[in-house]
Amino acid sequence: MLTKTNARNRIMEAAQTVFAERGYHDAAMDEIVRGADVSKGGLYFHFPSKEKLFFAVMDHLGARLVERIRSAIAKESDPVARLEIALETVLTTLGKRRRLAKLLLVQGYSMGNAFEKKRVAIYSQFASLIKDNLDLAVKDGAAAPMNTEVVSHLWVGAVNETLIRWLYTGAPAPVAEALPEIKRLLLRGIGAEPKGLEWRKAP
Amino acid sequence: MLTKTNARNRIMEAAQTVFAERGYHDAAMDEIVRGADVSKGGLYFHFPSKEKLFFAVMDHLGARLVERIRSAIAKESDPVARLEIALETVLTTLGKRRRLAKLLLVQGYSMGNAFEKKRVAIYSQFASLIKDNLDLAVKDGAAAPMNTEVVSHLWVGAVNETLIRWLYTGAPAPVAEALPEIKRLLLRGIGAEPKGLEWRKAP
DNA sequence: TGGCGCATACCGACTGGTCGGTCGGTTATG
DNA sequence: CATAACCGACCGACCAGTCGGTATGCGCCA
Repeated sequence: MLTKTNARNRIMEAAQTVFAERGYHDAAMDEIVRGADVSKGGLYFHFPSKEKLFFAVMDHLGARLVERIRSAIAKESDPVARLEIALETVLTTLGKRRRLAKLLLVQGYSMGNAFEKKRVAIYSQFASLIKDNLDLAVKDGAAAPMNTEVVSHLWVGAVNETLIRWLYTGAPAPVAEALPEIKRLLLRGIGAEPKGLEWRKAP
Repeated sequence: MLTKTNARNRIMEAAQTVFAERGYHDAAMDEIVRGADVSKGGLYFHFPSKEKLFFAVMDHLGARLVERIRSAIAKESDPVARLEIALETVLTTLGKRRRLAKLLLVQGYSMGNAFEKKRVAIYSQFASLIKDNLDLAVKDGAAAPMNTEVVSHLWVGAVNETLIRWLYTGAPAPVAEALPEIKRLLLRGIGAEPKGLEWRKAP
């Protein structure tokens, strides 16, 4: 069972690269075949269709990122601190890996309407991770009461847009440079005043 | 010059529909041809390529939405009020037109990497509209000092994600239901305390 | 031990269908 | 009668997926 594993992995890796560079539609199976050093038949032995292969790659990478976040926030118990760490982890991790970021955030759309479900599934993972900690923060009285369902998606959207802007324009470089501002907006937004922000002019 | 205009418009309209439903890639020129009741040659007389046609549609719709926002906020002079109105306008306008929303927010990506520039161009318009008013709010002392460049994109991202979630899952229904929460997060986030939010537990 | 059967893993030429774009021609208009 | 506007059959490139094959290894029985 060594050969099998090797070929599968080679395929996944090559697929990752090609999908990230070209996007789902413009990625040709033949190119993945070349990159993985397998035959067309070999590839189709392991994955029944282009779509399934793409989903396998997305699931794999999505799960890895979620796992990374989970283990990063596990060190903290304060929900607000956890939220900060989650933001940091996403920004720095994806900020270091353009290819991965592009694949995860953008390239799937070119699949067409079949992508909807997968997109929802992946983004929900991140949103609910945020939501859980927002709920805790609210319960603790560390954050204002709010609709955490909606707010968690606002957080995800804010980070998402920051990363996409960076992917497309290169600014801010590095992306993580935007972190303080992101934290400020989002934390203050939920009523969890970050320290050292007494700015309002005296009357 | 009446026929020309008519055909052009029919093409643009049909293209809008087809692109919105199928996405850039899965939209077939022949289908647009059918929908516009022109011939293939007629279409290519007015638009030199699929890409150009798509961009024309995007530009048209993007400009219309921007215009709508501009005229909506023109009635107000207070920058914070303007920001609120901008949020409202986008949410309610796109919330009423799934098709338009899908086209503007999602369907372009299937074009592949050529879409990057257009996406940047369109989103920048919205971001800079926000940015201008954030700058004013800061100058007025109505908002905390901040990197308005970054923050404006966070705003855009938050709204964007809310709309995409709605497009893909149907929640919240209607989208505009999320407005109060969005305003609360974003306004409080920039230090422009909305009224009636004294929530923090007394010590 | 060696030969047989069978499954897993892999190969790559080929096919079937799609679709953007073209081009030689026709009609309307001023 | 010149030019703009329009027609639609056709072309060629592309590509996911197929299919008839080969190679390898493993269990099993004589």
